[in-house]
Amino acid sequence: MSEQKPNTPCKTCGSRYKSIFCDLKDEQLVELDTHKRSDFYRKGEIIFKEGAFARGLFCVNRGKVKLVRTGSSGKEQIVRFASEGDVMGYNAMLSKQSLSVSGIVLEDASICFVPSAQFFNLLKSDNGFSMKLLELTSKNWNHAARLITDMAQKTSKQRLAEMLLWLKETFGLDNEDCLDIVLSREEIASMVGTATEALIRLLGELKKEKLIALNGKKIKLIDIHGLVVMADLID
Amino acid sequence: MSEQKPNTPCKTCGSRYKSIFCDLKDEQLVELDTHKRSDFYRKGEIIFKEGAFARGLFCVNRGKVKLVRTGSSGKEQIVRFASEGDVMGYNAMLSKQSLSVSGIVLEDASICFVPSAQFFNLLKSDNGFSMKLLELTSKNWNHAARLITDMAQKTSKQRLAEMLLWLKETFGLDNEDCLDIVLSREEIASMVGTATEALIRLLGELKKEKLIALNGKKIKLIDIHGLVVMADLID
DNA sequence: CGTAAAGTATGATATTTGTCATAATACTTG
DNA sequence: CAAGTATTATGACAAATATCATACTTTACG
Repeated sequence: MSEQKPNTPCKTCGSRYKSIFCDLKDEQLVELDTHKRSDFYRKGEIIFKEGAFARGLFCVNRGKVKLVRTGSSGKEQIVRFASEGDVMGYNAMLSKQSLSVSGIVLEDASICFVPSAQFFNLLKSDNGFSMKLLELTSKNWNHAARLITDMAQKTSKQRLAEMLLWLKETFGLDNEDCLDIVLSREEIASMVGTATEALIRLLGELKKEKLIALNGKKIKLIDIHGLVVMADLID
Repeated sequence: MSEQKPNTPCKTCGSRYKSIFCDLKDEQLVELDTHKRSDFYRKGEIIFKEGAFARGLFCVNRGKVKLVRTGSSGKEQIVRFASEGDVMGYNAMLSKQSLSVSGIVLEDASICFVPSAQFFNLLKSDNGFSMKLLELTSKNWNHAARLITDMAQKTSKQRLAEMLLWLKETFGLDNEDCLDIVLSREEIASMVGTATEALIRLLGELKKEKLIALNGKKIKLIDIHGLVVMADLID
């Protein structure tokens, strides 16, 4: 990681209301503050590495992160994203297994780190916090079950349409209807699960079909409903 | 479901030690007993349906169950199995979403049902139980992340080898080294994520390569290490 | 016991997707 | 600014996989 920043108190953190910490009481926040650290990471930096031991919880204060798994052939697979208010690394601690994904910065980020002990203290002392985490982990599973099904059954073009819609849900659109996230073609391919060349062609097809427009790395979603139909999410 | 059976007390249930209920105290078990029901299901019966509201927790006392998701094209995808001691339906309750999978009986089963209220009572009153569930849901995620990666990156043959090894972990081998589970070719295909015809050919290839032997629906694992290499789990 | 139905198997073919080669464009950095 | 590198793009081809047709085998059941 790069430079450590002076800690912003959790209480005044703008991302807190979107996070699993939203319901914590003042004294719990102070307890977090005294043990956490805040770090600044630049694009491309690795926050934590697949296979490593999880020493604590990461929480995104600002910035965007991709969570990737390295396939046996060495190819990376993006399995999730994290942005403001999202936490990372909890699965490893809760399952008592090593980290199953790496966290890599997509947009310069400020990330807080809460040591394992404080995390487990919270879990032990605050039932509401446990329930929030259970809600999070089970939602993760529901989403994963869908992803597994789609990876197994859909064509790469359908998956691309679905991933574009997923990116829209996760990062939203800017004032020009472009996805508010910068990804390389290779990164999009590693979400869709296809070769980069194939992905480029698929983007070209969606463009020809007037579902999207391309301008460098900016992807404009022109016909959302068309994408939904293409992704076979409804018909 | 078919016939309701007289309840077996949780305390004397042989599957309990493998389950998330393993650490419960006697009075907690009695509380479960007074509210649960036990039902007998035959092969092919649907225990609960994807999309439905989850009224409680299912726990496998005896038998084998597949958890399937229906893809948008109507094709079923097996995302998990459940056998003695495994619980089902908790993700829907915890995430407050509808059931994301259906539970369908593979081998005649005796299934206990714990109403939602008692489940949440346990969660609220017993921190150890919450932690056990958190461990379970986060392990589920770790497994799912791997499955997503493999579905996206591996060839169907590699996935088949991997699924055979997964079946071995889940259901074990009988005294002839055959997988102790009966699945149709179509069901195996819906795990691997491939067409049934393709799957049959792949099984033939593995047989020709002396990694497995086939005798009707019985699948004998001859060369486990060969399968591991084939699945690219190690090399 | 025989017939229908379901499941398994195999061949032929079409489609999808990956791989390799190469070009065009964009983005560093001395 | 220019050379070098990374990224994006496109073509040609190979490989993987799906689809369709059909036959064979097992199972269910009247």
